[in-house]
Amino acid sequence: MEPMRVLIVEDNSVVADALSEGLRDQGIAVDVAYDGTAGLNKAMVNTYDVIVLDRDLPGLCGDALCEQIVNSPSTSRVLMLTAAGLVEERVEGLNLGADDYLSKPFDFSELLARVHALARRSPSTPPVLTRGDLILDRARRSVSRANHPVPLARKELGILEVLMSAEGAVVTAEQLLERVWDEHADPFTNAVAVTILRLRRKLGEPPVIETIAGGGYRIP
Amino acid sequence: MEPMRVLIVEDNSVVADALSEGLRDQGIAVDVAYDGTAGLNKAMVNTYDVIVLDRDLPGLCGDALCEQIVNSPSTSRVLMLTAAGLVEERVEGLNLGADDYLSKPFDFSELLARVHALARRSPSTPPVLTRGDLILDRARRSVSRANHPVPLARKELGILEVLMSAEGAVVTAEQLLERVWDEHADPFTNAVAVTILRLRRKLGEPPVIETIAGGGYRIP
DNA sequence: ACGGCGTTGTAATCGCTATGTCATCGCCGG
DNA sequence: CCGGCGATGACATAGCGATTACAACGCCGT
Repeated sequence: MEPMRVLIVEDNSVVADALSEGLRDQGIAVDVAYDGTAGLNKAMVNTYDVIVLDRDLPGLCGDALCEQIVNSPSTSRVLMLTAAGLVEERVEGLNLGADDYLSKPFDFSELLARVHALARRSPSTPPVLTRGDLILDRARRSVSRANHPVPLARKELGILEVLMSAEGAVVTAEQLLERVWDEHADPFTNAVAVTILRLRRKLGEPPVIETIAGGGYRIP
Repeated sequence: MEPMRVLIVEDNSVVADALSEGLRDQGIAVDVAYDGTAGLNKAMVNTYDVIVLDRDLPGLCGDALCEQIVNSPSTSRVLMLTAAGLVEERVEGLNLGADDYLSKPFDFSELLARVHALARRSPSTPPVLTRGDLILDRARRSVSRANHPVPLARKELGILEVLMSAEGAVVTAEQLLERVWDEHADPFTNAVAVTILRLRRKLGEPPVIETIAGGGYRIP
């Protein structure tokens, strides 16, 4: 499955790293920003399903950042982390346009549940993709071809999902790397090529994924 | 496909060369300027998708250069490299009109991700070019003539793309060399002529590309 | 804790073709 | 008839994508 993409904006690097590790364990692609400015940039430049935002930030404060994100064309959901358990703090956060809040200290499992809930609300993508005799069901993480189920590994599913939602457009290997892996992926890896190979094997004949010489793949 | 074009302005030649090599490996056409004045010149004379700009430059300083670029009719995006990790430095850079920043030291993979992200935001060239019975679909990297698909190699597609977007104007061989290859291309090569030849073959009859005696090609 | 299985990434190799070089050809103008 | 420019054909090769083999890792059941 194309992984969920989450941005964490948190100045406390211990917390930030713990969160990102925890989310990555769930198969989520995580980017981290250690201050508000960096967070704003990443939020503008990339596309995330959910942005986890510490309200108490140095430099650009969390509130201002939240407003900027909400007022941008971005479709990301915002989960705000508030320090105290004060009701008023929470209310303020929501008034700024956050979609949910969580007050510290919190259970990681609760954060995870909320992230998932928000991602589900993400206006993004149709739940089932179809292309030729291929069917990909996002919710069930399952793929079938000509009514035969095809078991796929996670990265394989991710690549297939990106290609299918591209609707025939060419997707470069770099784009696949960015969307299925995360920003720290080694740009010189051939992991994409290998995964495409395995995917093709599992999908069988006739070939579904076409190679466009000069850098790209597509499903016609 | 006409490759992405990037200009690196960086006085430290070790850094500059490492970056340019890395980006070239990704199929990007890279020009390099080792000081601000040279950078400004290239930025004015050529067209780049992204300009990677070291803030700390001898001669013309990075800030001034950034302003000049932003205030010029150029549509390039600017990615500024800042030395320290100071938040204020970053903010200043963005205030000057840079589109993104990155503080040293940085991961090459992160630089690459940001360059791609910025290029994506580059003002949208029309997705489909048409000229007579020729159709070039940028997203699909495909060309068809009279509804028959014509498979093209990378340079061939690049040349065709430049010629078609010229809308009937004459394009010299040198211009093609600059835009489809990069500045390190041997100026005495006849690669352009050869590629035009092969392109003409694949496109078939009647001829599409016209030769203007005295140095140029066009699609009427 | 241990061992097996499935997944993923790395690195080396293979085969092909897109691309550049060079030599030659043909046309046009002086 | 010759000089120059662009077109063309033949050839060599660099580079890219496909493929293989292997190593590392994580997950699960015992």
